Amino acid sequence: MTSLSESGMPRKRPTMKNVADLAGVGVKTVSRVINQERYVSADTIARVMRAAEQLQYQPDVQAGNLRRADRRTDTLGLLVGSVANPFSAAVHRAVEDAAIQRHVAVFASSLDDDPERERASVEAFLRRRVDGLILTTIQRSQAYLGPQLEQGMPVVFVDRKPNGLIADTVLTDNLEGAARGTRHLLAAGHRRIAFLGDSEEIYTAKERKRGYLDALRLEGVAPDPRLVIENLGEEAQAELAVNELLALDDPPTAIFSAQNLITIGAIIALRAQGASERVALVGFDDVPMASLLSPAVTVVAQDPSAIGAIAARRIFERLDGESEPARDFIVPTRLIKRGSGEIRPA
Amino acid sequence: MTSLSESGMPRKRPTMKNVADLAGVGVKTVSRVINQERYVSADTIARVMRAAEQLQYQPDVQAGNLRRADRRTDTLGLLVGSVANPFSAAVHRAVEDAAIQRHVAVFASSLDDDPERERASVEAFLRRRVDGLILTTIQRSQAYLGPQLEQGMPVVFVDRKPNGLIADTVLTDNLEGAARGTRHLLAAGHRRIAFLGDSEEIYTAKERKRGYLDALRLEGVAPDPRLVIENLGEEAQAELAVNELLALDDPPTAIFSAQNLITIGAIIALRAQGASERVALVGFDDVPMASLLSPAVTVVAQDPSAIGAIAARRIFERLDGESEPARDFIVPTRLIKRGSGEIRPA
DNA sequence: CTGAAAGCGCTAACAA
DNA sequence: TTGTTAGCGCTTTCAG
Repeated sequence: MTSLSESGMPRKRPTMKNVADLAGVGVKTVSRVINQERYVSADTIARVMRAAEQLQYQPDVQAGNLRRADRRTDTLGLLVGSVANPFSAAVHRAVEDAAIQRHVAVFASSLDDDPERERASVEAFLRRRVDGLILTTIQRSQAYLGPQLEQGMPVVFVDRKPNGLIADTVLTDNLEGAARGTRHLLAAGHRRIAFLGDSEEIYTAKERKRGYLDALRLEGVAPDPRLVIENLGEEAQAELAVNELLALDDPPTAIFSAQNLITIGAIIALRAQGASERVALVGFDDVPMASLLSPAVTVVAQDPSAIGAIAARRIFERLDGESEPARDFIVPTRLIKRGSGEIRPA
Repeated sequence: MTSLSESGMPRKRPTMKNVADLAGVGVKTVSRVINQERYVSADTIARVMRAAEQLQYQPDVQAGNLRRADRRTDTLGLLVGSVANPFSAAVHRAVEDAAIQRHVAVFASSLDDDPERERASVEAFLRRRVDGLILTTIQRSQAYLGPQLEQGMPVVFVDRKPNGLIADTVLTDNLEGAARGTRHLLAAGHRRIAFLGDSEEIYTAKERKRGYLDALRLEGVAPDPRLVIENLGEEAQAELAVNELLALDDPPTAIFSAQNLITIGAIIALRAQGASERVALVGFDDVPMASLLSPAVTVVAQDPSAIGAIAARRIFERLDGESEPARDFIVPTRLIKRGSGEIRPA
C-alpha cells in the first residue's frame, strides 16, 4: 500500500537525462528508444528500457513537441452545448473514439449558449496549442478564428454553420428531416399541424421551420400562423404553448416539435390535457426512453455519433494534409415510428 | 470572409520574441505584460498590448510551463465509464464547472470497463503532465499510480474505491441508499423482494447488495437466494431475470434493481408481462424520463453533480497545499417516490 | 522599471 | 549505431 502520508518530500520527476545516465548512454539514444526510432541495437534498447522502468520514467510530451518539427500536441479541442446533454455527449464520445486511435486526447468544454464562454474556451484551447478544433458555436460571428484557419489549423463546425468565415461543417439534414416528419403527419391525414420551435436565432431552428413549411406547401396546406410557435427555450414554455394550442377554437390535430426538450414539454402538456392519445406528435431529435412512454414517441432522430465521427475524421484528414476547399457534410435523419406520430385525426 | 483556400503558405505562429521586436522591448517585458506582473510602466504595457493584438499573439502555455517553478499545466484528467453515459456526463460537467473558474482545462476519457484502456488513458494523461487525476477505475489494482501519489500529484477516485493504494475517494452512499430503497418496499408491506444487481466484482454492486441484505435482516426477513440475481450487465439480461422471477411458484411482490440499465430492463419485462401495476419496483440511480413512465419509477437517486464538484474541490485543495491524509467523501442519496415503489403487495 | 543570459526537457541536425 | 550541439518559446535569475 502506498499512501500520501507515507511519502516524504515529493520527488522530482525523472527526466530523459536521468534515464540516460542510469543506462550509461546519451540522451538522444534514450529519445530514440522512447520514440521507437530505428538504428538502436537490441542491447541498448534493453538497457534503456530497464532504466526507464526502474525510474518510472514518463516522457514529457509538451517538452518534446516544443522542438518537434510539426509541433503537434496530439490534442483536440471540442466545444459543445453541454457535455451533460445527451446529444453533445454522443458527439463527444464519437470524437473521443476516433481520437484515441491516434493517441490524441480531447479537451471538452461546455458553452451553455454563452458567447462569452465560447471565446474564453476557444482561447484556452488555442493557448494549449490543440491540433484542431471541433465547435458548436453560438456567437454571432466566428471571424475571430480567421487567423487560426490561415495558419492551417483544422476547424470543423458541428450542428451550426459558422458566420463570417468558411470552414468544414457537419450538419444534420435539418431541412429534409423536418419536412419528412411533417410529411409523415400529413400522410396520416392531418391538415392542422402545429409547429413548436426554439429560438429563431439558431440556425438549426430556422432550417427545421423551413422544412415544416416546405412540406405543408408541397401538400397544398396553407400554414396557419396561429399554429406556429417559436422561441421556446425549455420544457415549461413548450407546455404552455401546447396548452394554448389546445384551447384554440380549431385546435391542431397534430404537433411537430422541432427540438428535444420541446418534445418533452409537449408530451407533458398533452398528457395533462388527456390529449396524448388523440393529438399526434412527432419530435425532431430522439427522446430518452421514448419507446417506453405511452404512446411511444415517434421522432425524426439525429445521429450524433455519426456527426462526431465525421467531424473527427475531417480534422484528421486535414492534419494529414488534405487541402480541398471547405465542405459541408450533411448527415441524414431517421424517422422512427413508435406510435405517437401514427395517430390519425378524429 | 476568410477561407482556407484563400490562404497561402500557413504562417508561423507569432512568438513572444516577435511581439517584443514589434513593440521595441525585450522578451521579458512582454512576458511581464502577458502574465500581468507588476513593475511595468503603463506606457510599455500599452505598447506591448498593441503589438500582441496586431500579431494575434497567443502565448504558448506548454513552453511557459516548461521553465515555470511549479510546472503546472492547468490541466486535469478525468476518466469515466463513458462520457456518453448520463451519470458520467453529469460528473464531467460538474468537474468542468469547477475547473473553468481556475482556468483549468479537462481531458475526459471513457474507459468502457476495459482495464487495458484504463492504463492507456492514465498514461496518456501522465505524459501530458496533468496537474491532477479524477478516476472511475475498473482495474483490479491501482497500485501503478503509487509513484504519482508519492510525487504529490492529487488523485481522487470517484464512485469506486481504489485497490492497492490509499487516496481520496468520493462515493455515493451505496450501502445506506440500497438499504433505504429496500426499507421503503418493506414499509409498503412487501416481504418477497427480489434483488437485481450487476457484476459482483464491482465495488458499488457489492455495497448495494449488502444494503439490501442488511435492510431485510433488520426487518427479520430471511433473504431468499432465488430472489437474488446478480451479474446482470445489460438491459436484456435484466429482462430475462425478471421473467424468471415472475415464473416462480412464489414470485416476488417487489423488485429492488441496483443499477440504471437493470432498472430499465426490469421496466420492460414487467410491462411485457403485464405486471408493472402489480409488482413494485424501486431502482438505484435515477432513470431518464422516470416521471413520465407509467407507473412513474421510484428511485434512490444519486447526485453525480455533487460527486464531480466534491472531487474537483478536493483536487484543487490538494493543489493548493492541503496535505491531510486521504479521506472518503460520502455523498447521500435521495429517495424519489414516483409510484412504482409505492405499489402494495396483493 | 527593464533586459540579457541561462535553462526547462526534449528533438533536429549533424558529426563521429 | 551513437553522441554532441543547438534551439523550441517561455520563465527564472540576476544585473542594470
